[in-house]
Amino acid sequence: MNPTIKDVAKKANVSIATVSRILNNKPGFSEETKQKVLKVIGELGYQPNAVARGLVNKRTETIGVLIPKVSDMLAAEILNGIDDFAHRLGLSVIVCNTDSNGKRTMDYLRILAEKRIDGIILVSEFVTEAYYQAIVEMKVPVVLVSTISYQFLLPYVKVDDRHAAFSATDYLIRHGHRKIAMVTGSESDPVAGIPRIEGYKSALRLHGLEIDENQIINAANFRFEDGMKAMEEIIRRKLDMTAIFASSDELAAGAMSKAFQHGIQIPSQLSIISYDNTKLAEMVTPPLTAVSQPLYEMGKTAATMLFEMVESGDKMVESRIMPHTIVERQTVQMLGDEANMPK
Amino acid sequence: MNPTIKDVAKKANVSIATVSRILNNKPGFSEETKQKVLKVIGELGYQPNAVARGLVNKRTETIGVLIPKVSDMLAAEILNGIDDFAHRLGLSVIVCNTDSNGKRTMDYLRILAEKRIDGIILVSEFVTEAYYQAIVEMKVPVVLVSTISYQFLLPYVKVDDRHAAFSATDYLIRHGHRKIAMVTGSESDPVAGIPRIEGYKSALRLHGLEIDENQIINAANFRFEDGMKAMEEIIRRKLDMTAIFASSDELAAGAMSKAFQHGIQIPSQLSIISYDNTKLAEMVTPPLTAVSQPLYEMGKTAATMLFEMVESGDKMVESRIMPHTIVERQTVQMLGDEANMPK
DNA sequence: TTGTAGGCGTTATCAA
DNA sequence: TTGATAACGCCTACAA
Repeated sequence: MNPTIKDVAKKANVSIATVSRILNNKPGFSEETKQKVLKVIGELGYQPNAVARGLVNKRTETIGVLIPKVSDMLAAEILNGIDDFAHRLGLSVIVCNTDSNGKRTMDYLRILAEKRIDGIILVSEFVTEAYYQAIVEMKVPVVLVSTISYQFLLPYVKVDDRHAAFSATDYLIRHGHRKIAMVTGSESDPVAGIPRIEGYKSALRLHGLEIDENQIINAANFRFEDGMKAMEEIIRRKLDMTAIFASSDELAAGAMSKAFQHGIQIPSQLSIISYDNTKLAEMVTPPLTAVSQPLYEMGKTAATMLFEMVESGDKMVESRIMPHTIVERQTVQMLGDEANMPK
Repeated sequence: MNPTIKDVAKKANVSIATVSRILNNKPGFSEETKQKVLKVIGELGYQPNAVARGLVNKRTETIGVLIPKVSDMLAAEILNGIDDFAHRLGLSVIVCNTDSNGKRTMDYLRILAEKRIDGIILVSEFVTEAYYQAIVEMKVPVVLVSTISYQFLLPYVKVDDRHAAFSATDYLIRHGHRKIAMVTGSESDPVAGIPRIEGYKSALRLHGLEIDENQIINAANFRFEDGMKAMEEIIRRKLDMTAIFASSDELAAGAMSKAFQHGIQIPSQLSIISYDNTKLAEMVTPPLTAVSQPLYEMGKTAATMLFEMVESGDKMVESRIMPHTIVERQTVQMLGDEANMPK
């Protein structure tokens, strides 16, 4: 089979202990033997067995990432950041698609536990009591990305949804809009739903604008299709807003698509600003003005935080609120300065 | 620390061998002791250590996936399929972003080798001599997805690019188009470049249409930006085609975006058909008619093939040519039946 | 049906 | 600077 440390020891006429020392650069060998051993290693094509190593070290240099639907652009971008930096830090990542039912999530958690991974990253995932227990029992550090747990104190990295939604709405107002609708993904979602709605409302309030609950369209979810339906709903309700704040790029894209079908011009007849700023935002026509989450950076940050935690033996680490920005493209039109410009 | 098999053996008053048998359902224990042991396992919250298990079994129930840029919708969808089915088959997947330089790829290969993974899936990746050697040395099965190696005999799963491109072009012709341009990602790419161009040409040829090399626009790559540039080039060359076959959804989307800027109506002034049929194809306005690759299925198939190979000890397995289809949406217009309809 | 013991490939402790 | 040797947690003959 594969050559083992024993094989190289024998061929190099040294003990396995010596080979191990050289491999791990622990003190206790001469330059001479080092060269000799290295040579043999090359000849044999020896590769250390990380499994055996993991058994004794109780570290696998591997982390698990639980992520809903890898093929979402949002998730994909975050995963990208995680993967890049995890590997850079010497950690491999096992990804687990938690789409659909939470039953699968518990399975994943069990498997990851058995595989003795060193840590876990949870992306856009609500932390249930059961998950939390499972994680506590495996005694490994966790970090949350693009989500947060109010029930359990777990470090997270995300943007301030409330603030970001505020910024988006505020941006619209500063561009002269007074009648602004919002289309939200599930409105009861405690992390991506409620806070964004609140942000939207408080911007309205701050500028002395009236809040009309009728102008908040609750799409069931954050997908393209939901955005299309939301726009239909808007048309059916005969809402006479001049701008929309959509809670995700896909939602916005869906709304735009439907608007196009109905001959509604964007942005001349209707402005729209979205949330996330995935690649989709640039690829849609006209390209979307959007509140940007630094997705890749968030992944990177999470990987780095987790790394620190495993290195230090699970010491707690600060959560990070990533800065959001507005990237201006072409879906928001400045409204002529009629009577009431922003104060 | 974590309870081991020894702990449960002691507490259940049996030997570790018995516990092991029960755990692995190997013959040699009574129902009675089984219940007893299971009970103890529950009480202790015992979880088998897959690392130790992997050491003796020489199987880690883990595979590696080398994939360029997870955040591509194409790659993401394939990964999605792989991950879902790998887990379903009891395999965890370690993903490795091979974006950028091939140097990293060799590193990944080394790490995967050390981790003693059971198999490898290579997505959209050219197999170099060095990769091949590395893989051969680790003595694990491989399967290629969305790529193929002419140099080495490796099982793959992909669509027939030549045929798919033929179908796309043929579709355009059957819709009355005579002057058809093609925008290709790197034209020299032996798998996604050349064959698609050939398919395009042979459709033209079959229908007795003239091939004008000037009508083949070589975008540097397959991205949105490349599509935009390609469209600029088309406009600059004053090409008077009525339809475009774009070698990827992003390319098509980029072209559409640029066309929009120039006031070119799609499909009334210009038809366009794309390749891939990722989610992007539906989200663009108007939604793209596209040649569809069954991305998720391809991932699923690859995972299944690899599983068979690791189960059977690396026996060779047949490659799969997945069926492509054309999904009709709204970017191709039927040209009025002037003089020359398709024969 | 059950238990004992050797081995999987490393790391680490203790002598030498 | 080196080398035995005992873990690490599990599986699997072989015995009982």
